[in-house]
Amino acid sequence: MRHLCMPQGLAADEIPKLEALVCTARTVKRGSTLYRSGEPFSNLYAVRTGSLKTVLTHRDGREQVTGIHLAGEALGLDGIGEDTHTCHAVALEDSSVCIMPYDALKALCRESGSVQQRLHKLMGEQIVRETSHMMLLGSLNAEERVATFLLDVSERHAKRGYSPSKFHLRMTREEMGSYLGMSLETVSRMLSRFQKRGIIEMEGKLIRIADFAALRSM
Amino acid sequence: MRHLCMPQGLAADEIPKLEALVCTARTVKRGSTLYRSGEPFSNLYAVRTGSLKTVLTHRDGREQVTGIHLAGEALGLDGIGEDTHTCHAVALEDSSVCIMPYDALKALCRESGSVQQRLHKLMGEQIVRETSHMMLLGSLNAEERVATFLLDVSERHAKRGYSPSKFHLRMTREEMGSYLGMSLETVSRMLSRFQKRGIIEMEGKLIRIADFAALRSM
DNA sequence: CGCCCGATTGATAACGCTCAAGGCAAGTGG
DNA sequence: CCACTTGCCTTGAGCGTTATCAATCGGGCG
Repeated sequence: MRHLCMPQGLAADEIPKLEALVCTARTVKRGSTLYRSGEPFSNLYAVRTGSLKTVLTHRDGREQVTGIHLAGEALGLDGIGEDTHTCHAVALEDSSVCIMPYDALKALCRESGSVQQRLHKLMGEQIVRETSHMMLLGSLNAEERVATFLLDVSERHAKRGYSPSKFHLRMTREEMGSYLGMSLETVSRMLSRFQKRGIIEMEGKLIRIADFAALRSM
Repeated sequence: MRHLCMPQGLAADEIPKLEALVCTARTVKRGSTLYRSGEPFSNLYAVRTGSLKTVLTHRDGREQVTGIHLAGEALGLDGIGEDTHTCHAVALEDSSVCIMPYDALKALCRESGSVQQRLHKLMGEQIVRETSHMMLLGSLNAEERVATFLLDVSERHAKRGYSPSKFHLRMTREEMGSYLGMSLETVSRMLSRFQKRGIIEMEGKLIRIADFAALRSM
């Protein structure tokens, strides 16, 4: 369990308490939903293996991918605000998640300052991630968005001990486009452009970053 | 103090504890900053009077307004994730805020479940607000963005007991544009268009919404 | 084998940005 | 008190980035 998001920064004697809490797990098949918008909120999740997207649906039916959640990352925080999930969580590949009942977690927070600290940190990090994504959507052009996205995914892979330079994008171009606020065609064009310039190598969804500096300088 | 964001949902006997905590206040003059990106995080704030914006600065200098905070709303949650503020908070008009030391608030959370609940709710609401703003930035066109923004401000005014149909936008067109991911000229054009259609009346920053249904149907 | 989904690439068009000019209101200094 | 400056807003013209539409291709799966 030490590879997961929750225990970081906890004292050794608190980890067992947390383990007792998160003992349950669940698998989510590619394309199926972990939870839906409107469902009552009762659990937080930690992605154990695989990856999921969160999707917000506008009343007219338009959909926007609001988050990508890789192994080791948290999921479900969207439900805390209104006791109801406000978006769907859909698996990008066959995945498994740890279930953390929110009420139990809250109770544990009152016993343990470091659990409390950890939960606050998770929420705070989500807030920061989202504001920087707002900056991406509001201020960057298509090329900069795709470059930023590749670097972001790379960094998150590295944090979990995987190669930062070679990884599988589990989503479609359309999902990437939705997340980045652009059409799937523009995503494809930007990736092709990067490949033509020798910045990345690409084979379908498999990406190898050849020139980090070039991506960073955009 | 009952008009503020923090006490909502607390038991009567807990409000005094909270009051002891948030006794200090601070004024922020129009254009001056309450906190800056990079500063160590130690306080949350509740806007008492006036309004502030939060601004994220890209390394190349580009700025994006990531939030507008009206009277009664919370401020400063961006610092929780990394113990450091990640954006600037700047007053849109002469304003005053309550200061809530975060460490003391954390301690109070461990004593009182309802204070804990309240703090979680504030963070959760911020997360939900931000995802729906991501949807706005990623999927709506200029007209829809401005319409959505007007309705949002209207609703937040209403929640505090002010008129939902007539209010002062304290920010410049440029700040609105930055928040909505568009140029100040486009903001101006959209407002003019709404006025021409009789949907709003406008006199500089003073807005009167004449036709809510028209705004909502965009 | 054929079908369908996803990706790529091109052509065209539109939405919104940039640049520019002008106006209005408030503040400043002579 | 008036000329001048300054900041903000509005409006127009032209252009560029990116969306849309369309055709083609390849791979996976029934």
